[in-house]
Amino acid sequence: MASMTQVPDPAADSASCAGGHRHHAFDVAAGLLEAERVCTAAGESLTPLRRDVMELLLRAHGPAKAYDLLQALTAGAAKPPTIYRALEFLQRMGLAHRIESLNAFIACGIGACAKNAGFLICTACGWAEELLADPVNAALEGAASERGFRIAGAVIEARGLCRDCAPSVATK
Amino acid sequence: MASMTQVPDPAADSASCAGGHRHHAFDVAAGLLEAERVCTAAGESLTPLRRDVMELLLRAHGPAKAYDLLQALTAGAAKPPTIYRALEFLQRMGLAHRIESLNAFIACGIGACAKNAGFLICTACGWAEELLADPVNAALEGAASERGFRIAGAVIEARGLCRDCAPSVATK
DNA sequence: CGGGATTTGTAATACTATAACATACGATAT
DNA sequence: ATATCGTATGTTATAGTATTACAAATCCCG
Repeated sequence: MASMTQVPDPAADSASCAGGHRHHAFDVAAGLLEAERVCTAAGESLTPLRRDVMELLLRAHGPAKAYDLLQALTAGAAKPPTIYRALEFLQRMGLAHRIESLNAFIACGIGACAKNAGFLICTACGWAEELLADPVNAALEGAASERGFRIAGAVIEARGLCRDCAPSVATK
Repeated sequence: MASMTQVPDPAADSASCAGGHRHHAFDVAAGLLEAERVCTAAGESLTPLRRDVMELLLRAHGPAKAYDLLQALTAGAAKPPTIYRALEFLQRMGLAHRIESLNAFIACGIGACAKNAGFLICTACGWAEELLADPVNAALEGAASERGFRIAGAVIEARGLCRDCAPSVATK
């Protein structure tokens, strides 16, 4: 059986959807333009491979697993390092994030945020909404500084039910 | 070569340490007593196997990897499900936590906290200090409720330098 | 064109985790 | 005591995630 994550087949566009996830989506065209812009500004190049991976992330209806992305690239001919290298590059550019608690990756929903994002991960529909987690980071900084700890980065991932899914799951 | 995580050999006590981590440690005896108490209160039993795993976590000088714990149990004769089951039990009891960004496990430093903890993970010494992350959770709740999201649980993990390590790493 | 840096391809392997089923153990009811 | 049931542990196999190491191709610049 196929994996749970929704990596689109190459022909699909963002309006249609094979799974039950009609709600959330990225703007693929805008995301790719932004990606080009960010890479150019950083003096790096968005190669065809990297662009393809970025596009898969943008078309995905939620966090995507590395091996699913790999499978979607040229019908699975690519090897693991291919996808991990592309993902690492996109993360370095702030164009994608890794979600630790899912072992999955998602396009940046904010527009190449270089800094600590947070995610609200819906356990019903699988979508992960990105937060520019400034208040959360501030609280974390406060707790850290009390202990003399200097934060370099943080993982902030909440799981629960999104606005659309809460009604259908909690019947009461 | 051996793994990076510090799982003690059975003879070591909490005062001695093979690695460079002299600073942080759990109180092993107190932790085991607390574990007994919590399990009894929950109507569950801290079997010898679970107790051994708890003890390994308490003796570890930082987050421990599942396969290292496995190796440390009866000199490596145990199979993976053994350790994952024990860890799952300990997590269910609030006696241990999983650190997602490290794929590692650590004894609860607060005393069987059932709820969302946060961690400050030092990238120099490997220690992970546990926070009862109430202000952080409050900030997260605030951001979530703005979006109609109901949080069931959260992963909060900061990495950086602890008080003891910051001076030795940042020379400037 | 030469040469160095970057990117991609490929093979092999390491690391992390779970499924599925078998066996053993412990409490309780008869 | 023993039948039985639930819980815990043992065991085999496999699934899923990620990295190392090296080779080949490509690109840019002089």
